[in-house]
Order: sequence, then structure tokens, then C-alpha cells
Amino acid sequence: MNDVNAGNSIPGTVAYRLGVLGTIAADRFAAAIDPLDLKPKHVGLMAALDANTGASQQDLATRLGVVPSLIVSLADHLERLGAIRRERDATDRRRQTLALTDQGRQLLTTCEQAATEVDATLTARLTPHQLQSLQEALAILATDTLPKNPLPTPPNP
Amino acid sequence: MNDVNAGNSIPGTVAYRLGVLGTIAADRFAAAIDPLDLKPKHVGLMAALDANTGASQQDLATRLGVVPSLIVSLADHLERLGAIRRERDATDRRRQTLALTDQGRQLLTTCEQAATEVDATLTARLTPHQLQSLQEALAILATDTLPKNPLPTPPNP
DNA sequence: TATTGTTATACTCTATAACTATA
DNA sequence: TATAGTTATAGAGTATAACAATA
Repeated sequence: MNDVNAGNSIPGTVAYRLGVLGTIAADRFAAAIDPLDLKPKHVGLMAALDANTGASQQDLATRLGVVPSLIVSLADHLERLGAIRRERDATDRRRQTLALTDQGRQLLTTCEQAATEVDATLTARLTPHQLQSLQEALAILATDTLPKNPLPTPPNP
Repeated sequence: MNDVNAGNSIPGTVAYRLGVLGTIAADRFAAAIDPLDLKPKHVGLMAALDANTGASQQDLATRLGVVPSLIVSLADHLERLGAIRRERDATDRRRQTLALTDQGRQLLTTCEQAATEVDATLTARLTPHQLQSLQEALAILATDTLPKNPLPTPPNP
């Protein structure tokens, strides 16, 4: 009924809609965490540290699909906030292992709440069944197309 | 079984997954149309012209949620490619109406094929039922949260 | 010589602001 | 004076490349 843009037209494709909706979602999440002095990529780095402890900056760069110098600036910021610690590897003093601090874990929890709230407003109009289907499909796409765990792209503005 | 990142952890939220998958989708689509000398935002503008003919650049800027000067550069590029025409409004000579040319419509069709191919690889592992559920949910989110028709955000690289 | 982290630099994208022409 | 389009400029974000310390 309302499908001016259904069918094969560009705005009706999954790729296009994922692109647009992904921007919206990232935008709202970015706005929600802005008061915490965090960008989505900072949260992505913290989430990676939470899931997999004791990684070097190089490891993180390749796993997150970004360049090592970006990890440096993200880690610098998180370190200033007291969310992570840099620890020199004793056996190889070139390596620095990043670890979440208690404060960092706390911050991550706050970000989780923010993301959950964004989810709520974003999916408010879906039926429970539709929401479950969406989550299921997104989970498959996520685990399927993401052997690496790329960081979310923050909105350009 | 495979859900290291399920539950309420950040990577498991809809917002986060839409953000990451949206980046992937936009990235692949951008790669697919790169040989055509187009970026996602060019395609977004062409799609808007295809859906709603005879709009001025200001109209388009507000409808697409970008600044007028960005419409200028996008239109400049599309005009150089012969995909659109600029036509001065006879009654108000300040206004310029953008219109897709036949060549532009052709180009848009090629982009549609590219998007459809990206869709195919992106959703290859979904069952037909899951695919349908995903499309349904995305359609609802799209029509629900997008009173305006924002342009897709191209990947930063 | 190769690798880790860092710094310096450049590039892309987009917004803001100043400007021209029409109204 | 206000509006449509354009141009010039600036800012955010990220990559590339050069560098220092360690292996």
C-alpha cells in the first residue's frame, strides 16, 4: 500500500535500506553517547576489549579493520578518560596490551543502556514477532559477513 | 551456539548491528558503482529525481537532509556525466529544476542491478523466509523512521 | 632487518559562511 | 529585503608515510 519505493527500485533494496538505516542508527547512538565524550568507534574498541582481553594495538587494528594509527588516537582518548590501561608486554617491550579498567567497564555498561534505548525507539513500531525476525536476520548477517569485527562508522557530521 | 555477542552486549543490539552492517552494505555498494564514477549519494540524488520529478535544488536539499551546497556539487558531477539536466524555472529565474535524462535513467538502472547483486551476496545465507522477514522489517523501519528521505552515507574511505 | 607503536601529513567528505543574481 | 544557487573556506575523520624503540 505504501510502497512507493518497493520492488527493485534502489530505495527498496536491502543494501540501500541497510545503508540508510545504519546511518540513522549510528547517528542516534552517537548522539546518545556524546555526553559521555565518546564516539561510536571508541565504544567499538571498548567492546572488543571486553570480549577479548589482552590484545595488542596491532592485533586490534587488524581485527577491527582499521589502521594502527587510528587505534592510537582512540586509545589515547580512552586512556585520558580512564577507561583503559596500556600495559607494556614484559617479554616483548614493543607491544602494548590494552585492558579495560573497572571504570571502562562501567562506561561500557552505560553505553549498553544507551544502545538499548536507541533500539527501543528504533523498533517501537515493530510487532514482537517482527522484532524477533529482524534480530534473527541481523544476527545471521552479522556472524556471516563479519569474520572480522569492523568498527561502526560514525556519521559524518 | 555461536552467540559470543548475543544478549544485551553492545555488539548484539539492533542499533550497533544496523550501524556495522549498514557500513558494510554501503561499502560494497560503493565499490560496485565506483566504475560508473558514482558515489552512493549521487545514486541517492538520482533516485530522488526518479521518484519525484521537477524539484528545485533547495527542495532536494531539505528533502534529502543535506545542505544546498552539497546538492550543487552532486548535481555538477551528474551533469558532467550527462545523467541530469538543469533547467531554469521560467517564472522564477533563480530556481533550477533538476531532471533525469534518458542516460541518467539508464545509469540508475545499472545501479539498481548493482544493488540487487550486493543484496544477493549479502543475504545469501538467509532462508527465503528469513529474507522476507528482514525485508518486511526493514521496510517498516524505513517508512517509519524516515519522513524525510535521507541520502545514504558513503563509507569514509 | 623486521615489527610495534607513534607522529606528521594528506585526503575525502560535508558543513558554514560569504557572494551573485534574481525576486 | 529575502531567496536560489554558487563559491570559498573550515572542520571532522581517517588513511598513508616517515620515524623511534625494540626485537
